[in-house]
Amino acid sequence: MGLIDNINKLFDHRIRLGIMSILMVNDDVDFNRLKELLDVTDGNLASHTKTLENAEYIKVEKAFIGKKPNTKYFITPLGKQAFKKHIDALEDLIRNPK
Amino acid sequence: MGLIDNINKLFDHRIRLGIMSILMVNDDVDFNRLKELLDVTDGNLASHTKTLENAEYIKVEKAFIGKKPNTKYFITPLGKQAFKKHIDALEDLIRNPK
DNA sequence: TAAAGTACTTTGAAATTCAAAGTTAAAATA
DNA sequence: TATTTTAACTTTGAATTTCAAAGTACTTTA
Repeated sequence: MGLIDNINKLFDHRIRLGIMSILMVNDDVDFNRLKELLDVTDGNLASHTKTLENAEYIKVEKAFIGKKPNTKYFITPLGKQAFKKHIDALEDLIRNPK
Repeated sequence: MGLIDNINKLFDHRIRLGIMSILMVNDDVDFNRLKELLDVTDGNLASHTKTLENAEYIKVEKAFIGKKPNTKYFITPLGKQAFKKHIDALEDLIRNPK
């Protein structure tokens, strides 16, 4: 087993890592806030959230706020667990790579 | 400026992150040791080390140990600096993503 | 002499990433 | 009422990246 086996390939990308980091500390974050925080295009953000949704690491909830459509993202328990494991693997790798 | 702008794309891959982590704490590491630690194929390792070499984040030194050819990799000052910056950006992102 | 080790390079296919343009539907504005 | 804007995508296609497998060249060991 290699040193990097516990590093999650899905989190091996800065945009998805950013999404997860944000959702770890915020109960919910909407599409436009994510877009603004990460400074990405609509399509790019949508495709990365889709990837995380497919893995069931995040969940989406659509609603109207007043009369405006609003899409909120949440982290799932599975996502939280996977992310923690990834961070542990990162720390381990960086701290003790031998 | 987005939250992830200081994350280095070159380190956004587990194998290159692994190589850098290893070279941060070891003065030099040879090809086969890297291969073993990371559990990757020859070609794959060679191409990732080449990517890091092209960025001048690592240096290579070829020699013979006894009669066997041996290739050692070192991290450069530039690589050390870039890696530290990346780790700081990672920590920042994970710790305070808002 | 044959097999194995070292450190690649090359090749090509598959997967991934990205921006740009298109879409849908509702809301605000003129 | 017609047009524009906003929100949140989906689609498309090109570019880039990744990876394994095969090939290379030279050396050493059995």
